[in-house]
Amino acid sequence: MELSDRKKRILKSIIDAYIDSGEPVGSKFLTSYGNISLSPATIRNEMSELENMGYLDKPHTSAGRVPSSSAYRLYVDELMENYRLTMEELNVINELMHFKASELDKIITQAGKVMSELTQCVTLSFTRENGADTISRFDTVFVDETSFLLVMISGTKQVRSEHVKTEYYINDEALCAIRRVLNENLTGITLENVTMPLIMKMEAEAGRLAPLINPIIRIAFSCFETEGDGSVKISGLSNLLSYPEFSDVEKLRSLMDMFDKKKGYLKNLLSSPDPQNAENLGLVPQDFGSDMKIYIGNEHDGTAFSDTGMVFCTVPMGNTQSVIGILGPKRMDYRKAVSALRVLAENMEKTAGIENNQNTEDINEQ
Amino acid sequence: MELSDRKKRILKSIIDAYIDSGEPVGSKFLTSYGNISLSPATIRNEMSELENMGYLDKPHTSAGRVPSSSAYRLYVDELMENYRLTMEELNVINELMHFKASELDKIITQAGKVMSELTQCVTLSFTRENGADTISRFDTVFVDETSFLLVMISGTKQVRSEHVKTEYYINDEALCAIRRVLNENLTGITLENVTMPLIMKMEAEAGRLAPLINPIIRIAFSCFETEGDGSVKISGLSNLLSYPEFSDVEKLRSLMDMFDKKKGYLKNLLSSPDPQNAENLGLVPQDFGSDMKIYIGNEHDGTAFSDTGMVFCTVPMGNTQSVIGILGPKRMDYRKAVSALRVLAENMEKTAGIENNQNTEDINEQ
DNA sequence: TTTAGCACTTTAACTTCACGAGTGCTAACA
DNA sequence: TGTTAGCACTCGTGAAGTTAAAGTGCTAAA
Repeated sequence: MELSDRKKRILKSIIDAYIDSGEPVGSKFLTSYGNISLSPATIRNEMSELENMGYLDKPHTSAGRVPSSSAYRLYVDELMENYRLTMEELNVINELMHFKASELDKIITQAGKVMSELTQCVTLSFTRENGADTISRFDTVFVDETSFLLVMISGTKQVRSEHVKTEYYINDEALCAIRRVLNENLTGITLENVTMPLIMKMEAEAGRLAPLINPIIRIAFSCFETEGDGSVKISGLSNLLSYPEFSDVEKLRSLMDMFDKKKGYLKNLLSSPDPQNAENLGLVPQDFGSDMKIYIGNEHDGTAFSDTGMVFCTVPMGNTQSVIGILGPKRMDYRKAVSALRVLAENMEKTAGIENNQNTEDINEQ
Repeated sequence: MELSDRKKRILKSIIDAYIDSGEPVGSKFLTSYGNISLSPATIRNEMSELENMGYLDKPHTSAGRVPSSSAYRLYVDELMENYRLTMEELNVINELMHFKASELDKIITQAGKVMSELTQCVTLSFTRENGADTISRFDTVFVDETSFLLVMISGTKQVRSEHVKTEYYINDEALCAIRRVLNENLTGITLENVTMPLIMKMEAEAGRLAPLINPIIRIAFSCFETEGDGSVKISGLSNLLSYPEFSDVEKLRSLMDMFDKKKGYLKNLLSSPDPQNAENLGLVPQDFGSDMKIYIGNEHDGTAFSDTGMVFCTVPMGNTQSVIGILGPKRMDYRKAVSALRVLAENMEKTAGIENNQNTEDINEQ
């Protein structure tokens, strides 16, 4: 059965009101809320039908109605209006762009903070690893007699460096030798191709510094490896406490446990386009525009996410991709989250191309 | 008035019991708890006096007694026994030491996780900045035609590097020129001494690449700057939810707000030996052994920490210092926290001296 | 098709009440 | 003089009962 226009309008009003208040919405309240000019009785009839169709739930007989998951899905798909960010809100995002960080990671972290502040939800963010990447060039910088900086440049022009300290006497000549050994043997290959014979060959070539080869190999490949759980950044957790739906400590705990101990899951969720990952966590994925996805928790499974909604999008920046997700109660303000993320993503893509440019601009201004 | 031995024994038993259960302790319960063989009536008399002396509080007439802040202070100072970590617990810490991380930061993060798991509290950790440090040497590594790696070595042999991307054409010669300009003008000085004339001099020397000077200066000095709020790592937040004292969402929120938004305070608290910082946050500092400090919340001020206790210590590692703190309810198990931290600190100091040594050992084993 | 009216349901908030836990005091005891 | 038993008193907790408010569904009228 198709939803009549009027039903849609009523449903939308209910959801809007519920997002505002978090309380079940009654028929009488609706008459004075949206642009609906019908009597409570008529609205009750419509609500009753909407309930039969699975869009509304009743906590109990004499409470108002609460939107079901499918209602939210319909809402984000077609009912939801565009949220116009206020100038103030736009400014907050724009300021972020002037954040003088050359490091991607810092920008993402900061972006997470801004988004959580703006939407009063939790933000999850992380920078996607690009999978198999090989090292295309090694370089070294002398620091002192017992340590040096090992610089690695990957095939995709990622640069990593690591301060290596040793017990051995280091000089320019030694560094040069190490560099040569590394560049001749380790460039363009993955960790799987580092065989014992190769290691022994390198050690032979390294002469006096042979004992350094093994640790260097470990360092080199671990640098480009996934950074483990630590890479999912979370901010604004305390925002959740304002929502009455999280005043139940148990619910909160299951969510926080997820954040604390199971970041791996989150990472999968954020990084994989495979909706199966979402469903395993009790979320129903919903494509939304180009890079935007909305997941809405499934009520009747006991997972941590069953009462939450989540909007996230990927932000391509230079040659890496970041994912930023906004997680809140199921009745979170999807409109605002979507708009904020969209503005953020556009801004970041724009500035990503020119990176340190804002600095050069600064110069011109002076 | 001096505390008699018996009073101390009774007080200790009360605190122990309260740490166990979180419930007010009654006189009758005590007879069967510690090694006290007195009648409830006698204990009541003693308790009554302890209350007059300010060591015990009564939530209301017919509840048991609850230790006051000064009781906790006395407890950690002289009543508390040593907690012997079980073999299992020791193993967890030892395993941590084999964590093959060349980065200090990762070890600290991991240590925080282990500590929070062990004590079922929150751990705060961060690596202390060494204040005013100047750059003693610049180096550069060519990456591609429009970017290079800027390497900075500080007076205290800290190494930082930053990938600088530009719009200008870069080659070895240009890099060499930049390096020279930087080394000749910026080594050994602090940001305050970077004057406009100096900048203009450098720009003149840099010729074609003059526009790069300004951004590079920013990058260079921000690299050694404090890393902002991000540097305080927090783990095990969800542990707090198990304690009934935090089932009140408001208390939780004030704490989490602190973690979320006011990491600066925390950092001050952790990094400064100045007790004033603690008192501003409603904590009463208490020196405890060499590098160990215990702060106990002050009941009657409304700060976030009024219901918490905190044990923390500094761990010197190589040429930096880290601080790890364990924060829990005021009735947290101080014994265990102190022991765990002590073992951790000892282990870390031990391994800090040899840094990458475990790697070299690995080689020898193969 | 819409609306007004009304009976019905259910929860939240408030009272009352009895119970249990723990105290403080007094008097007896060693 | 220090310790203990006994007892009255206090206070919070939980159960049970009651009321008020909010919202629904249904029926009948407009």
